[in-house]
Amino acid sequence: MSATPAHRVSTGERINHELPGHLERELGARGIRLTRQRRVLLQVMDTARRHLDADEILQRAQKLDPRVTRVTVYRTLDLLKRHGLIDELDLLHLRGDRHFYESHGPRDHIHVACIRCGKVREFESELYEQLKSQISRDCGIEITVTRTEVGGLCADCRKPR
Amino acid sequence: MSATPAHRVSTGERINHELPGHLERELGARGIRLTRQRRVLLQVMDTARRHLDADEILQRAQKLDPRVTRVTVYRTLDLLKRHGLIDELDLLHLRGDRHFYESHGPRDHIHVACIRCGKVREFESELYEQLKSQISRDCGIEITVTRTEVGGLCADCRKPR
DNA sequence: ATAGATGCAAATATTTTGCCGCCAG
DNA sequence: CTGGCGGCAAAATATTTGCATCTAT
Repeated sequence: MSATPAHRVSTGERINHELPGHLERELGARGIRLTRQRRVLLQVMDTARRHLDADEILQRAQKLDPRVTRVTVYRTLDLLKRHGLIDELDLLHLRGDRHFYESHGPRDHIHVACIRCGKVREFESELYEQLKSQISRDCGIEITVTRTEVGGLCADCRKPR
Repeated sequence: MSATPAHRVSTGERINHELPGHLERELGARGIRLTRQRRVLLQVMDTARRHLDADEILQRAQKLDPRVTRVTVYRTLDLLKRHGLIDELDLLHLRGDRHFYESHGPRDHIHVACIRCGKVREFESELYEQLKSQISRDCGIEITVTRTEVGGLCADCRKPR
């Protein structure tokens, strides 16, 4: 609920490869009603440079337009999930049961988190793409969503103080 | 299933590679007090052939000894997590916010879940090991825990009925 | 006009905590 | 003996739902 400063440190700063308004266009193209609240939330998700939890999403949305409630945040996140437009993470439960959300980029990335300082870094790899192909082939599954989270001690936290 | 020796596909019924009593010995070796309740819970986790949620663990424990409460389940799971002896999953939130737990085997495996029928199978791959090495090297992180979950439509669910 | 979205409050679901008596070592 | 452990109940956290009202199309 309250923000935890120790975990604000995400160096993620992922570049948003999409043009602005990507999510709004996606939903529009699917004939989904675009309400005032939804536009605000889509904008928040579209411009976020890192994963956010429901509370952070609510706060950012209310800064743009106070007429957005928590319930609508959850309902809209659910809508986006059902359409495969956002990913849901929990970062190895490092910070309790909170879930995080981020707009689904063109390529999957792995979340690499330090279990001590909480810094989260995103990592892309061709090897990951190969692994997914192998899984798809060997398990006979048509993959729609993947999530990889790695925890450990980062270089800084291993350094003797 | 596949004859390729580089990886192995298993169904949900993972074989427990450890000798019975593995967890109990691990904790004992670390000088941790072994109470009646803990012994029961360790046995449940040791003999489970698939990931269980907190409620399933409680039920199995109470079948062995009714004097185990839900609170103790959570506290013991937390203990095992802190000692890195079990893994915690949420299987892509396919089944709500429930968490699942399984005793940590000698080698990581990926959970591959069908988003329609909910079947979960485990998958090991040399490629996965390589990927982890790459992450460790490139991110400068000393990996202690990893989790990969893949969702999609399994072969059966893709078949026209 | 109307199907579908929102807000409010209450309900759920799951996990955690305070406190005290009890037991493993 | 004694410090950690377990049980109970209550709290905390996170998310979902019923229902009346509003709004995008």
